[in-house]
Amino acid sequence: MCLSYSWLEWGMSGKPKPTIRDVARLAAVSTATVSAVINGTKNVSSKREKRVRDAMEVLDYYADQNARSLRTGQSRVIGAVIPDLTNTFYAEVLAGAEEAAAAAGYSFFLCNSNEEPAQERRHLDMLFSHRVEAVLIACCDSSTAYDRLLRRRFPLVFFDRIPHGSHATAVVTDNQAGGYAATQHLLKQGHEAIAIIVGSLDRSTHAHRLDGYRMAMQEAGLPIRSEYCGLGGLSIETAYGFTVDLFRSSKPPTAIFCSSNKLLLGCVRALGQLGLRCPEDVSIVGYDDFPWNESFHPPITTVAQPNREMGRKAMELLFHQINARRENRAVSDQAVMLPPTLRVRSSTAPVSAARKTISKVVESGKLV
Amino acid sequence: MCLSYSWLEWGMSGKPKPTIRDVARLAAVSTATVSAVINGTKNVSSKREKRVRDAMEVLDYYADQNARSLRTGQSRVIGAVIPDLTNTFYAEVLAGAEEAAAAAGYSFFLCNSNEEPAQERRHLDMLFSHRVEAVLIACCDSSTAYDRLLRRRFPLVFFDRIPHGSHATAVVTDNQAGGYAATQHLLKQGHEAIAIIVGSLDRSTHAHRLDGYRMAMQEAGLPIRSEYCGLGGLSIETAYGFTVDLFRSSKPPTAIFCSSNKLLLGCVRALGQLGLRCPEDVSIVGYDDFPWNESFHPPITTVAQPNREMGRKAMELLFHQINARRENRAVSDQAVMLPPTLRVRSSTAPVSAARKTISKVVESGKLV
DNA sequence: CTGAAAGCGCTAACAG
DNA sequence: CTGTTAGCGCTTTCAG
Repeated sequence: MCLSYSWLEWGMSGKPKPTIRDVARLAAVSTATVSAVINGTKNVSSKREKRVRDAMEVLDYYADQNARSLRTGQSRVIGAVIPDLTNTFYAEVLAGAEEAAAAAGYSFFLCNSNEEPAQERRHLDMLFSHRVEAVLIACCDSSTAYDRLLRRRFPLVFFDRIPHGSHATAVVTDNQAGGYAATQHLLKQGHEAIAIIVGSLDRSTHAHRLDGYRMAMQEAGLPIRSEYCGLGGLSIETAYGFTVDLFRSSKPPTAIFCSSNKLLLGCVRALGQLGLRCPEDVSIVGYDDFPWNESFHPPITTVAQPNREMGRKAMELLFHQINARRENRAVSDQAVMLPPTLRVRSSTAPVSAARKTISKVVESGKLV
Repeated sequence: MCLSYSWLEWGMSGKPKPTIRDVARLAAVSTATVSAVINGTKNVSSKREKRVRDAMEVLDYYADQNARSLRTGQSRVIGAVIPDLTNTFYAEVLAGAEEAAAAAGYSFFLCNSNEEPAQERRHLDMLFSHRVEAVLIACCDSSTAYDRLLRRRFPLVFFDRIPHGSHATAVVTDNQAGGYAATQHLLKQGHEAIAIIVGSLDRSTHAHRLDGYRMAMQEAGLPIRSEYCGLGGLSIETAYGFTVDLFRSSKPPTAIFCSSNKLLLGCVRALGQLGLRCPEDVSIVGYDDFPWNESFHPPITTVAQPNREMGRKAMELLFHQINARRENRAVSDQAVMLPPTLRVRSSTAPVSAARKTISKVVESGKLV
């Protein structure tokens, strides 16, 4: 393979980038012919086509996408707005989407909203300024700010998080089913004192996981104790603090369901420092399956989301919308729900009869 | 805050995007005046300026960056090529870079090369087609393919990985120092049988970490046993396999240095399954500090890289080059080396006298 | 201080 | 089949 990268030489002083006219001149044809060769839009005699291709090769010509975009109104670019790139979940969804987009000749404009609505807004403006053809977004603003979008035809799909009460096109995992499966698994092993650590309920994802937990508990005829619900924080630290409190209370749980990967990290960290053994002292279920979950000791039972699949599916919906718009067709909104998978590992085990009645309390002072 | 997003309505059939002429017409000025207001390039009387701003507001006008880019030759876009987005290390570097770029009004074109040189090449072509002003890259092709770039003036900075034997502008961590610090730390605790799990030596990063290990061992007058060097794989599975083999050999190590986050995951997973305790049976040092390292039990002593800092620094160098090019100045290449930090946690402990001579062997059959 | 007009590189009618 | 030409939306001289 010959890696020339000679276009980089254009950066040198003096040598300007070759344009379609340079190619046309060298090939002794018109610019229209060159364009036709590039885009395959018209029949060109093979002799001239070869001349054109040779000229492009010699000059190392790359069509200017911006000029093309200006002319055609199609940029072949998709904007992505993510609340936190360093959360592996989003990185994986994006990787899946990128793959699908690349296959269709599309590229990604990436924006990190950092969970700040103001930044999200700025980024959306910027994306639009660059005339992206569509937007893929995991929104951080759950208000009704997006309502207007829903009635419009700008190609846009939400993923992971859906703005509150909207019927936009979106692809999410069935978070309620996930929460239900996790809780159900614990119940089947005889656990009754099951705590849940759940992030902010502003996030549709977390709210639904809590719903699933509730549903399973209610079906089992068990009460939902508010002391067992760790609400209102998305950080490792919050989960850590809540877990510590849990085991200093008069009746600690025998199992904990952590509804996101970050929360799991905080919970596990606390368990380690409290000197509690898993699954002997407490069973754990996590959410979002990443490589390290399997490297913990013991490996963590986890509700896995189909991350990359989510990205691919989102792109599919996006292309659907893009095409519809191009043909000026209306396209009905659809919410795709992907099923989560419970991966059972060794962090969950049946409760012993003894533990069931007298759960493990850690004295206030103790922090290994 | 009023979130209107009304530009999305332009997606509707019929209503075209407002252009600078629409604004000019509504404000009853010329397009040149509107442009001057937008860019602040000329003095405009405040009365007319207000008229223009109002018109922009009313029409919800967003300047077309592509048209602007075509005209000015400056796209305000930077291309990023990453070998694996789902590796948190790259995600964090990128997050740092994105932050710096956003502050300067630049956006990111993101590409995942997936460790494939061919894809990398395609992505670079694509980026150029879109007329990015600069490229930030962690290359997957360590051949001399980039040599030509080095003598050119296209703004480009390598990060993390440097192409073999090049003197390009780059920002990396001092991987040799990192490897040295990790090994040194283990030596100080009395370890002598220290194994290293290191990825492919094609990667400058891993090669340098191995160098550091070697240097520390030699300084301590200890032999470098090839059975203790797990070379040639970047995956979790490879590290897992190598670790298992290590403890089935006649003389297992008392400490292991894992030279990347993925390798650590594989190693720790094996340890758990072999039923080995850390740090009693074996001490562990990892590379790349991520939240989960601290959640392991015990928390893992790790060489931390300044990830976000690396991204910021890379952007700084990039802007330096962009400005130089704009002014047609030459700019000398510089390789910035960031210092790593050893974060000591509980996965490393002094070797007991007994273990030092008779290290723990796991029988062939045993896999918990 | 303001506006008319040229043209960035490309595509798509439209004529030959 | 091929070439001429008119813009896409914007910035930027250059005259007023």
